[in-house]
Amino acid sequence: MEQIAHEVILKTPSLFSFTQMKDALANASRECLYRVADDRIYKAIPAGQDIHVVEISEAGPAQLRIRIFSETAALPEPETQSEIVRYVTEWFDLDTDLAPFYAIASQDALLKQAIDTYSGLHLPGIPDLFEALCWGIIGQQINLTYAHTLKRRIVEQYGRSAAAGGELYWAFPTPETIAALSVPELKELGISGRKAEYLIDTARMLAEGRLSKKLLQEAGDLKKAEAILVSIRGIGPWTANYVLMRCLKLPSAFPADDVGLHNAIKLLTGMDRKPTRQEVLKLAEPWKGWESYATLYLWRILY
DNA sequence: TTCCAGGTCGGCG
DNA sequence: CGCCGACATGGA
Repeated sequence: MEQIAHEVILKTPSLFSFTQMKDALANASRECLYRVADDRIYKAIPAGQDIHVVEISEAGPAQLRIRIFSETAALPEPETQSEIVRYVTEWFDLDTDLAPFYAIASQDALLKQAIDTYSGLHLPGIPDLFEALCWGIIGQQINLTYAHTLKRRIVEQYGRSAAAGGELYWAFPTPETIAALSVPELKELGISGRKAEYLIDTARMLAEGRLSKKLLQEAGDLKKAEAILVSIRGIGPWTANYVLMRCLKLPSAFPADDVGLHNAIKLLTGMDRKPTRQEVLKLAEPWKGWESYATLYLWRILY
């Protein structure tokens, strides 16, 4: 990476570990929307009219460095810069103070070990609502490896890319692009017919402005935002809560039906079967207000 | 071969 | 309501 257009330093919160974030991100080795190399993370971020490749690294104590690369050496507009900063802030979850969660988790049999092992891990966000919805829909009922394969095919077929340092970086397709597709076109990638319908319908809702991140933010609370999402065909309670967790950053969002969560509970409790829904809700009672972080740490144990 | 994957829908009792 | 088959594909 030669050409450095601009550099921005962000302050990280007190209980934050760049290494934990990097390791968690690096764990999804089949991920196509960012790349982890050495102690740096690279990603193409849409901002303004363009896709900007950024490099994220640790700048010093409690500091994150963002390097914004440009093919033209021109500095990105201030508005574009702040858009990128906002994106990275959500992606690395820099606005959350984990202290209250750790206070709860240190007293919790299931979480105690995890918060110690992964101390400083924040919830990696998916700032783009369309990407978060699609990733949720794609991941329904198939294994994570295959979900990554399908996402890669969609991204490389219909996404946008930018080159930097001899590498190509991809950003997720726009709702407008997917809204214009037909079901057979998505089926060609290995996506089921029904999921193809869900993806195209969701893309249309976003493209036509019938659904937006703002609409969900202004819903007022978790239950209302969840109700909006669940009313959409293809989005059930799991996907709704997954999206509210990863994109809206609602700490009490809780994908209680998640099979990975169930497997983690089974593993940690030594049960010879997966927990029932009632058992999951019972175990989650002490997590109130921090269910999404509890889920994150339990997932981290598995993956 | 069978079963399970970071589920959801639509039909049926 | 709750239950059940269908959905697409791949890894164990």
